[in-house]
Amino acid sequence: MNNNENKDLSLDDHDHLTYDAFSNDSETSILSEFGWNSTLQPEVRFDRIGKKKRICVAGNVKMSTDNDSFLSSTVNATVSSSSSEEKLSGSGEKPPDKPSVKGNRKKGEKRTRQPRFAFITKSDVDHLEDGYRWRKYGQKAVKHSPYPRSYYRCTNSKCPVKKRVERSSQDPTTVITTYEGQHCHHTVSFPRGGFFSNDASFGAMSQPALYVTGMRFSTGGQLDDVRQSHLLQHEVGSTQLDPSHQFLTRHQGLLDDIVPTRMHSL
DNA sequence: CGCATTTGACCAGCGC
DNA sequence: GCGCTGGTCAAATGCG
Repeated sequence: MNNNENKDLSLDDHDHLTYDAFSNDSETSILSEFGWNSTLQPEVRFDRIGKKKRICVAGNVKMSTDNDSFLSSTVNATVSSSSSEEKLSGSGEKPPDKPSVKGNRKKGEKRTRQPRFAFITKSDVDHLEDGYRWRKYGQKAVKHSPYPRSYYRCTNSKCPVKKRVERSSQDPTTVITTYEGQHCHHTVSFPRGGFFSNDASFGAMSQPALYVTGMRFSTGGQLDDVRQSHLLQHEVGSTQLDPSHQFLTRHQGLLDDIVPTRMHSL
């Protein structure tokens, strides 16, 4: 870890978080702020790590490189208080009694956000294999970006997890994957046959890959596609976090290329 | 045939 | 209230 000078953590209010720089010294307090158990030992294996980047994350995610020209993207992470669990858990399959309102959301009911975290990945491949099966359910053009944003849902009908995949408009080689929610199932399946338990099979995998606490990232054997992976996660107003989040914070020292500098409330 | 993807339409939230 | 944008639905289509 090479960036220890700024490591204060403060919660402005329930929904806003501000801190400077991950560090080994501060990780415990950060974790405890979010209710994480810092004694966990998540599995992690990294084959290669790319060059240094500076990444900023906040209630909205903002990311950039050292020269601040690499990437500047925002991910909406507003937190509200109504029942997204209901909505999400029921949306994997078509609900039997379809209401008139789309999205299985009652009228007047606010849209809510599950815990979200964003992975910033240098890759030619949009949809990296992460060990789960995903079904694409939408694609939208993104304002100020020539690249569309794709929406995926976990194919497990009971699993509420969704993810968005988009490319940075400023650096087309950069893929921003935003996960929302937590998988409710332990077994990880691969597309089109076969599955493995997410803690037993890593050693047997032959393809170069990134492993992040049960999530496997590969691009069909092309390690170069993923070697410059930059991970950052943010969480606002919740203690329910994906294990990857724990990884990110706990193993900052392993990720010498990741230099998150500041988390802002916006 | 079953499942995944594409894509236009619809809806909610937000800013003005 | 209106328009814009993000997010989702669902029918059509494609593919193995």
